[in-house]
Amino acid sequence: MVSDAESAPVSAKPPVTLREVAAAAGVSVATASKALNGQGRMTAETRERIRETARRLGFRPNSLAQSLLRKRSFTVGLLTNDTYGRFSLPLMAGVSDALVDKGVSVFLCNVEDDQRLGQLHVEAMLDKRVDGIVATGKRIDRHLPVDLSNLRIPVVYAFTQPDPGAVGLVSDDAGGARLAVEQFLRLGRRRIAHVSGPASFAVVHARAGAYRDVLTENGLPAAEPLLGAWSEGWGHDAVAKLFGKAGREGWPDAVFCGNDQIARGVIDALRERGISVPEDVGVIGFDNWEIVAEATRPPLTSIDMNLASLGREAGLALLSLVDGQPAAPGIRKLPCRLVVRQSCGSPPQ
Amino acid sequence: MVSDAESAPVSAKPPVTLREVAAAAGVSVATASKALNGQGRMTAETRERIRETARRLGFRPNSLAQSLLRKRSFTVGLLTNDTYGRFSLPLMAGVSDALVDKGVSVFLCNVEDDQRLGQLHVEAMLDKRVDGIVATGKRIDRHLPVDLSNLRIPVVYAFTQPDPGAVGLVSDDAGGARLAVEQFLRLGRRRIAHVSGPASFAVVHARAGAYRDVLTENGLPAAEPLLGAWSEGWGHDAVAKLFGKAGREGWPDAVFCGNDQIARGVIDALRERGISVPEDVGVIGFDNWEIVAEATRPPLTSIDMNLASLGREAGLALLSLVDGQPAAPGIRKLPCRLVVRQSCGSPPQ
DNA sequence: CCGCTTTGAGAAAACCTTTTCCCAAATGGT
DNA sequence: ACCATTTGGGAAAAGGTTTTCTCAAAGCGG
Repeated sequence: MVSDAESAPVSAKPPVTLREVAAAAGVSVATASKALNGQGRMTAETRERIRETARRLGFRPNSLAQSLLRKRSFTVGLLTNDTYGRFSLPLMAGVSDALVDKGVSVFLCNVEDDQRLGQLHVEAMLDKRVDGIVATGKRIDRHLPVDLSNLRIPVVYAFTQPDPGAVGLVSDDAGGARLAVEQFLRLGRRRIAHVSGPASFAVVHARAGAYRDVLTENGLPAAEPLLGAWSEGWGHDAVAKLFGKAGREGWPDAVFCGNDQIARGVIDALRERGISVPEDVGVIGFDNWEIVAEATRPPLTSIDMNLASLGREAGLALLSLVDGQPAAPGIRKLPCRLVVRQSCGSPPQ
Repeated sequence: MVSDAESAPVSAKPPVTLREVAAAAGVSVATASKALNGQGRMTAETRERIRETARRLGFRPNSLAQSLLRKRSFTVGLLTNDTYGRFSLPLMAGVSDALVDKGVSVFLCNVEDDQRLGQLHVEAMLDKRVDGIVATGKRIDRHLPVDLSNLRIPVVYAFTQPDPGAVGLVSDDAGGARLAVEQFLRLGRRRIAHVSGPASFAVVHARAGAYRDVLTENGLPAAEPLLGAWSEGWGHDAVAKLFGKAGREGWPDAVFCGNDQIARGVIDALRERGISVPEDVGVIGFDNWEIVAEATRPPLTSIDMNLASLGREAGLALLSLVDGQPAAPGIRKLPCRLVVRQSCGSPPQ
């Protein structure tokens, strides 16, 4: 049987305060504070004695008291509406990583697509005196269900539609698409098709536009992009459209897909038709969703949006805003990265 | 050109304080505080006047000052080492959802598998005086790279290995496996195979154990589970082992898979062999990872671990611990749920 | 030995809210 | 009219830290 003392509420003795350190070192709290912060003037010996005492007692300053005084809480809010998505998690981790080293902690605020929840979270943030807010979403071209426009604290938008005049960071989708198409060209592919998601997504147009641009810049014909859903199923169907017509010579020798799921569907459908990847047809996806990209056969070459970096940049941008550094408003696009696996073939020797 | 005044640091006027409300209403701060909190005694008219003033001025109490006084910060820390995983996100959202309604905010702490990062985050939490910590992971049978055992604040473990004597919440893997196998039995399947992940995972044994139990309870032979990787590739290979031998009558008529990726591999491999799902063979997965389960053909019946609920329960458990309610230490298992799609067939009429 | 500057350290205000205690006025009972 | 109680509201301390101001002692030039 465990004694009462042991099973009692976890709360042991309260944390040691600066006052106690000061008393133990035989100085005033003012002196103790200055000693620990490297401020004020005192003998090196006094300073060291206080520091040693603090160390011995395990003193850690109460962040709440500090925040109250400094008007700086060293916390920021992270708003997201992407609960299950694979986009927000790396992004969130990036923000958190960039900030933890600076002593800044991140409040996680999942607002779904619920106005009420958004309001609730934003008010909680403001009450807790966050120094700033990072707003992220699952779509670059949609707003979160909250109004952050008159907030008195800085806001940075990452991977979501920013308010006018605000700072926004997004991936450079057009640049990413260029990487893919240019890779195909470098590999000697010439009849490059594009299969993407619904026309209602801005990224679909950004990527399709770049696809067209690269091809025309190189004097090649750009087929009309095939738009559908973000699903494997649509990848299958698109293959039927592209490779259905008789006459092998009309077939594409490369397919640039709007995301990895479509690419997966395309590759599976091609295999079912006996068309081999990458020998007959090269395939490149988008998102570099590793768990999908690595499970396709062959493993999928894809465009990575560098979401963790995007998150880090967003965190740092917010921090400099908090520090009062003016930042140019507008949308900043961060480059994507080509991750080569085996679905697009090797360069001609 | 935007004027300097407009592009100046976002920080407008500071938030309105209780003192200002009191002054505007012509009372003392003490009275104002009591009016807003429903404490103390005063005329209904005074109370209402103060409330109205506060409303008009947009007063919101400074949470930092409240926390300092009440010794309760209304924040908790959420530790995770699952940055890219699909497990932690629903779990985290569940924790956050359960707590936001109670005015409690959640610090997101991504510790990867890095001791230093863990230490850093835990110290930041303690400095910020979190009321408690929820520790989550990507594996039920592994510890986070941090020591939370002597922390002076309550800790709840969710989907990760708890410290001895602590409160832990995990999914009931054995129960989930029972659901799957019993569903097969209900559908008239009798030769049920089990393909799962690496033997180094505790859940593999929990699920395999339940698989065996259900079959022997029903007087049926339990084949030795096939253990491999958590991948589609292993699903493929397992089908080769199960259906490679000649003699159709030795083949299973159902495969219970340790996760959805294996199940996906199994289904694809069966289709390639011309074995139809669910007519010839039923398949059930585990995790109910919707994006995979819905993309398989046919869509995959799977076991859902109810991670959002698990997160909610963890949040509430932590809260009651924070409130001083003693909780029975030990591991509590929360039930799984069978999500029926089309890969396991319909019940015999 | 005297006035001036430097040095070392403490007192107190400030941050914002809550809560306890206190006091004056009003009310009620006789 | 007097005492006891209730009512309405304020003063002040508390919570933990930082920072400004103050002040005594010591050092120093003449």
